[in-house]
Amino acid sequence: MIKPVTRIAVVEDHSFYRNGLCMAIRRLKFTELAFEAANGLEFFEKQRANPADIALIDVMMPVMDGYETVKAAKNEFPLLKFIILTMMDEDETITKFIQAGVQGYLLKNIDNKGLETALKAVIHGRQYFSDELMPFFTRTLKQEKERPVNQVKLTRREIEILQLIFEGLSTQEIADKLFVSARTVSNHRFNLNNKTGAKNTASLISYALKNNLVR
Amino acid sequence: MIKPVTRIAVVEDHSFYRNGLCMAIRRLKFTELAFEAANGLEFFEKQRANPADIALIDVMMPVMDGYETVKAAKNEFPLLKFIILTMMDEDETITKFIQAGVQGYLLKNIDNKGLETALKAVIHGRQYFSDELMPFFTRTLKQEKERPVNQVKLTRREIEILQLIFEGLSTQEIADKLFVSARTVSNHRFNLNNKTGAKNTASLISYALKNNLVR
DNA sequence: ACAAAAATGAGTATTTTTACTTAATGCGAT
DNA sequence: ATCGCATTAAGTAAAAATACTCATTTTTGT
Repeated sequence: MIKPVTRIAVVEDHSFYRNGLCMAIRRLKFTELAFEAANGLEFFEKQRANPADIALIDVMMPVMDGYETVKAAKNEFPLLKFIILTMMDEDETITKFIQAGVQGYLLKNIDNKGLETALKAVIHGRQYFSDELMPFFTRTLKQEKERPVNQVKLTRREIEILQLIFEGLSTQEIADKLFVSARTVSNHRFNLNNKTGAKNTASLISYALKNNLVR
Repeated sequence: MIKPVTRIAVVEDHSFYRNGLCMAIRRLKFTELAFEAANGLEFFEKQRANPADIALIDVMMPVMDGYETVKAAKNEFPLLKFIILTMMDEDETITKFIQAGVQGYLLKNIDNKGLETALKAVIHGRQYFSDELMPFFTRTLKQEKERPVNQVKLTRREIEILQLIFEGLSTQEIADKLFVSARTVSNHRFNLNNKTGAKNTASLISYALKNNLVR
């Protein structure tokens, strides 16, 4: 009986890290190294010539970064599976990659054992995510839930005033700028706080930022 | 005549990167690998037992990071030379390391050739810095001059309070949360506005966002 | 251990924001 | 033409923020 061997591609720009990773893959019994690439473009060339089953891909790379690579590769190689390597710095990118349908997300400080576990999981059709990433998941999911609760509609004038508040103008300064009385602006502010549930300038601005009402 | 061989220590927490780096050093004719360590503490143990001539040290490590390690090691091993490995993210840290008297500063994306050049330079008593770091040097030096004007440094407590302001808490609420008097918080706020040039909560928050002090 | 920086807190005064209610005017849609 | 919403505006008050100065205690960095 022939033992099935999974072909792995390593896409990583740091040559020493890439070498170490390749070495580890060569040592594993159930995998073989399909090829290595220093960026997304190189990956595409080599994947066309000599396809891998799983691609280990670094997030940050020059020329063509991890996300671009995954998105493009998903089209051209629908059966290819992806394991992302990250430095943990990047925060909301996790969501992007998950939405892009990657099978794994690893921190770059994993060792041989961790890599083996992750590869086995993905080979068996499961997903694998580093434990350290859990806080990020829960944080992101919490934010998702909180959003649809409020979602009020602000008028054009209110948004205009909101923008000026964000820019640091006081009620009086806004009034002068818009040629209306300070009382008017004051009322708009009251209504803004009312609608958004904010109870002071800071929370109003936080709301505005979360909902992309100002920039 | 005996050929002199320089003993290199590799201090790096990412095991794959560490392995790749060690492999490269083993391959060089004029060096040998003294030992490898995953963090500063491990480095000290092994350096005492089996001293190296040059230490390749990662900036970001758990337990004891690059800077702490270099500072402590300078005392205990005055003849030891240091080459720092960085991801380029960290900006003003460069200054710290240079002031600490390191002999080299490399980007982690260097290859075998670059490593060889750097090691040879340091072995011959010179310093070596990746070309890509030049913009950082010039920028940093420029900022040194500009800093006293604006560009202020906020204390930990100030940033903590800034974060809570951003989250919409009032002075009193912050005081309650931090178990200090409202007067204290009020003073921190005054100092925050003072340092940042903000004249109200809104402009303070704008400043904080522009400078990534809150999220 | 020592100096420097940070954190804490009070005094005092002024300005701004927040929290409502009421209401006139204008403008667009049915 | 009129209903509804947006915009404008004023009244009244309380709460909070801002603008300093000065002093004491802790925490640091070396």
